[in-house]
Amino acid sequence: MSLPRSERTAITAVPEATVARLPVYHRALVALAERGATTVSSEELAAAVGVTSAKLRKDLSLLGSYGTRGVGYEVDYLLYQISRELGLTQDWPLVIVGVGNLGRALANYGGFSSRGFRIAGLLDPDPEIVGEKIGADFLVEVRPLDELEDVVNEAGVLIGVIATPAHAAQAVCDRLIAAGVRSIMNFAPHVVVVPSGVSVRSVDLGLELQVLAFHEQRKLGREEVRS
Amino acid sequence: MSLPRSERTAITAVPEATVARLPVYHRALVALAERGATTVSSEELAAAVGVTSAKLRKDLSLLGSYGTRGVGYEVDYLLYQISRELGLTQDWPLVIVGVGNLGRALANYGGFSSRGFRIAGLLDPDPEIVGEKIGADFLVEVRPLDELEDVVNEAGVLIGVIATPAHAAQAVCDRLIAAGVRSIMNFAPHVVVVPSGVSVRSVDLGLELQVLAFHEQRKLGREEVRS
DNA sequence: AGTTGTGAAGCTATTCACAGCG
DNA sequence: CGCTGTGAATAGCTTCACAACT
Repeated sequence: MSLPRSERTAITAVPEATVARLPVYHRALVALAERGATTVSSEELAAAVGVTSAKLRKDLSLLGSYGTRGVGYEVDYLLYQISRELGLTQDWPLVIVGVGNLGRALANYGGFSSRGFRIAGLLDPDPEIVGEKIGADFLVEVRPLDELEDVVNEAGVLIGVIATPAHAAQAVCDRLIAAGVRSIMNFAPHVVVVPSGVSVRSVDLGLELQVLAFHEQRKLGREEVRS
Repeated sequence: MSLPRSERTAITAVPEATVARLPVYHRALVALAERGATTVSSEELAAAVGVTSAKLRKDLSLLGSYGTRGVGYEVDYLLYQISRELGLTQDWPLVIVGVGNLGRALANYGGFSSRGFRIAGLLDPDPEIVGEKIGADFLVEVRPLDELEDVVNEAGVLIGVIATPAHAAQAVCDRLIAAGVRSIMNFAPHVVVVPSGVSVRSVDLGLELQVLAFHEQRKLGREEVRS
C-alpha cells in the first residue's frame, strides 16, 4: 500500500516540458559516455543538446540533486538516474500495426533494444506481407492482423504503435486498447480518440513539414520587405 | 540591433504553440470539406481535433475574424485562410537525403503534393540504390549524394529532409545549408546545430517512445500503490 | 574558485466568462 | 438566442541571478 521508497521517485510531478527533454539529455549522455567522458558540466551538456544551462540545471534538479557543486555531473550516474526516471531500466514489449514503408522503417530502427523496447509483434492484414521476417536488433515475423489480441496478451504488451493508413487508424487504436494496451504511438495522419487513462502521442510527417513551410514563408516575407 | 520592423506578413506574430496546431485544424477541415460540410462551429471542430473550443477560437482569432457570430465558420473560407497562413498555397520543392527505410516511407507518403510539397530530389550515397525510382504522387529517381548541391540549385530547394543514420546527419545538414537550404527537417537520432536564420525541426522515433514509456511507468507506479 | 541548485521575476500559453454581434 | 471574439485571470514554463556547497 504505502511503500517507503528509499530512492525518492518523483513525488513532485515532473513537468511535461521537462519529460520531453529527458530523452534528449539521455541520448547526449550516452554519446559522452561512449567518448569516455566521466564528468560533464551543465554548460557543456546544455551546449551539446541545444538548451540553456539554466534550463538544464532546473530540469535535472526536478529529478534530484545528482550533481556536485564546483565539479559538474558524473556521466554514468546521471545517465542511470535519467534512465530510471524514464523507465528505460525496464523491458517494454510493443506491437507495431501496419507493415508498410513506415512500419518497416520502425522495425528496422536500431536502438530500440538498447533503450528497453522490444518488438513483440508486427501485424498486417495483407497476406502477401504476413510471414515476412523483418527487424534490426532481431528478426520478427509479420503476423496477420486477426492475431492482434493474441500477441498483446501473450507478451503483455502495454505500448502499441500505429503505422497504418489514416482510414484504419481509429479501428486499430480501439482494438489495441480493448486488448489491454494503454499507450499509443500514432504515426497515421489522423487524430485518434482514446478513453481517459490511455496516453497518445502522434507524429504526422506531413504536419511537421507544414510548420517548417510556415517559418520559411515568414522568412521570404521579410526579405521582400527589405528589398 | 534595431530593425525598422515593417513586416507585412504577420504583423502580430502568431505564437509558436498556435502554429503547431494550425496543420491539425487544416487536416480536420479537409476531412470536413470532403464529407460535404459547409459550416462548422468552434465546438465541433475542437472536438474533432481534440482541443478545447476556447483554445481553437483564440487560435483562429489570431489569424483574423473569419467566423460568423451565431453561426460558426465557413469550412472552405477558413480552410483557405489557414492554408494561406501556412504557406500551403505555394509550391515547396524539397530534397530527401538518405533513401533507407525512413527515406522511402517519406517518399511514399501520399499527401505531399496536395499540401504544396514536391520532392525535387532523392539522394543517397549507395550505388546500389542510385537510379531506383521511388514515390507515391510521382516517381523520382534516386541520385548520388554528390549531386546534392546541383539538385538544390536546379530546383530552388529551400527545405531539406535528413533521413540518414545519426553519424551522417551533421555533415549532410552543413552541406544542405551551404547549398542554400534554410529549413531542415531532421529524422536522424542526433541533434544538428545550424547557424541562426535556419530553422530545424527534429523528430526522433525512439525519443517519442521514451516519453510514452515514462507515462506508462507512472501508471504502473500508481497501481502498485493502490494494490 | 567553480559549478550546482533554486527562489523570484518575467514571459508565454491556456482557460474562463461574457460582451458583442449576426 | 447562439456562437464568435477577446480582455482578464490563471497556470505553466523559462530566464535570471545568486546563495550554497565542494
